[in-house]
Amino acid sequence: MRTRRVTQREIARIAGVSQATVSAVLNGSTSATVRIPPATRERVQRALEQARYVADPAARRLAGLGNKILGVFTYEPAMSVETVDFYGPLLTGIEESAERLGCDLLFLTASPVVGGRRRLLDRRTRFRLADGCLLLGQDMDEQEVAELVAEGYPCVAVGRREEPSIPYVGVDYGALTLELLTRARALGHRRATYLHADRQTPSALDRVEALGRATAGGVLDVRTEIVTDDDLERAARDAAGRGETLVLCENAFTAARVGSALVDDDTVSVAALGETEGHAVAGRQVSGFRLPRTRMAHEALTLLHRIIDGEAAPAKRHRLLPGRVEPGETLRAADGASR
Amino acid sequence: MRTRRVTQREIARIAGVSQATVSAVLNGSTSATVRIPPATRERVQRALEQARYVADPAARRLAGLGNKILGVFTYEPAMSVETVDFYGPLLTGIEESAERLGCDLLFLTASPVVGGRRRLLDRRTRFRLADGCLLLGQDMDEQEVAELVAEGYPCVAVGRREEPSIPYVGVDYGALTLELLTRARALGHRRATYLHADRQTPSALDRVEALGRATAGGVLDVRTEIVTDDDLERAARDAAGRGETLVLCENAFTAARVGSALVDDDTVSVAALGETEGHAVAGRQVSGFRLPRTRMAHEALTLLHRIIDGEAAPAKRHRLLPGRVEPGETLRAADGASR
DNA sequence: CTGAAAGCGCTTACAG
DNA sequence: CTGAAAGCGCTTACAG
Repeated sequence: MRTRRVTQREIARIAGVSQATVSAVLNGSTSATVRIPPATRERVQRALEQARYVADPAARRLAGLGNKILGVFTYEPAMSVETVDFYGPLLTGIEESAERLGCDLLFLTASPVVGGRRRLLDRRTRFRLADGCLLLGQDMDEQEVAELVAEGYPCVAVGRREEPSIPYVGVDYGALTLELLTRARALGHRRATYLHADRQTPSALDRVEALGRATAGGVLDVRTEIVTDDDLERAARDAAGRGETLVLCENAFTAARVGSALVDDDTVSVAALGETEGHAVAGRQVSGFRLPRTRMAHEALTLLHRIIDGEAAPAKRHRLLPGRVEPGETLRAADGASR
Repeated sequence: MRTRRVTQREIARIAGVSQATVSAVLNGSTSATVRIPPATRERVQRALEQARYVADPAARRLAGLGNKILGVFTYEPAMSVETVDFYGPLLTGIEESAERLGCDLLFLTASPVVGGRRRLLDRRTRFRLADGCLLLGQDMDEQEVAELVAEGYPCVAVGRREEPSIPYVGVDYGALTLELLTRARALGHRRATYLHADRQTPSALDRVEALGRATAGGVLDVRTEIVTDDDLERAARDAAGRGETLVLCENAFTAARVGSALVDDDTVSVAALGETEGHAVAGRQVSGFRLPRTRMAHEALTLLHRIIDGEAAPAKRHRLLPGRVEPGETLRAADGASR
């Protein structure tokens, strides 16, 4: 367990100076008074090189310094076979940014899963080792995060949050939803149903709210219906039965299922109000969104870094990035024409 | 930077005991002599709960305890768009295992890149915060790693290593290569060329060595040729010109390029001596290997954990896992028949 | 210009 | 049974 290590004391002995002097050389003499003569400095540097000194991050941390370690807390596994599709581009951005910022990444995979999601504030959680923490996942306990923020611990969520104290970088689902509906209207659609699960996450609310505005504004008349997974196909067929020409779904997975169920009904279009990359029904790209996930990760890590350095004005701690509507092939003209 | 935190001292004050007693309660009284009466214990526990105490990992580490943090050092970026294809399954296994073992993961993304690869033993490297470290990537400085091992720092490489002191979990490229050649022979092939870069990594050596054995053993007569990237297509056409019926490549990328160059020559087969998942030429799955990457990660992390716990007998620190030959569609019968 | 000292939060013998 | 003390390796005022 204990590995024999080179410490500042040892370097000091070699160089014939005090341990504090070694520290001063290493840290570029922060204290204005400390001005070490080049000769001494060189002697210490040589000893440092020769003995391959590496500072103990635990000791630095304990002594109050930043460690350049950024925590990554995911409320569900990020690299699993099921989720890597979605998280992959986020991880890409996270790794790139961390490298650019010269930071290491602490993935908090050990935090125990209680009631289906990881607990952030658990006795065993080691996020405090990190200078700050990135939070990924829909199912976040905002209260818990807010406490952390109130304590002064730097956090950034990926995805919009309701709790105003929580910094975040998210995607503008409202604008995307409106854009997709406008497109649908141009294709001749007038009535649609939105099938969604009963979840109260901020992005889920953003979608529903945008649908409400679209309906009120006369863009498209959208009925919303909460359905369980088992009822999805039934609900989609009911919508078709009522003469609605478009079924909107919460994500690409449910859109693909609905698309399959209605595959031989050319009069009903399907679209997802979420990322649809790589999702197709009968070879047709599912219509929906393209979310700038790599860029989100970049922006989130950069924001986190700024907050840690005390540079981010509170006003700049909330950011919604624009996405792009993916026209796809499952949103067709309302009369069933191919476009 | 500094976040106001609940310490053992504060808990001690609340519970009316000494700080050492709090530590004893937390650590299940290791010292045989310490037997805290249930009443005191409960009082401390309550204070712990109430104040939401979380131990400072830096302090624990400094005091000589393990942190249940496993380092992951990659000699090239693992989550980049280019590499995530290969590393993805490894990351999946790493995350799963870490979760199962109750460990966090420290990705050493900050280590500076010097001369094209990350330096492990650099003053800024923070791997010592981790209880041990997983090493990923071909281009590893074995000498450097051996030093670390000699110091007693627990390390496991993913991929075979020459340096006998370095523990590793790899894939049996030799056996896979032989199996693929045996298959080629059954398909009527007699002469082949192996096009490869001039790299001396252990797995590259394993392949060449297996090809030598196959040639000596009369399985297949394999010429080997070192080529640069620019020369690949030319070398492949030369092989075809010499009447060889099979071009072997080092990896799926070069195999795909060779396959494209020879796409209208039905008499020459192509195969890669590496993972070919997701690689195709003109819609044909590239013939090659399937490597158990997720399982490798599992085994590697488990081995690392054992070494950290001092449980792994040195004899069990080297492990080659079997892979599987992927028949694919670019290795066809030597006479050009479709199979 | 440089050293001695206190302190970061924890563990672990060692005394009472 | 529980507290006082030393020590892990570092930083940072504060004395010389």
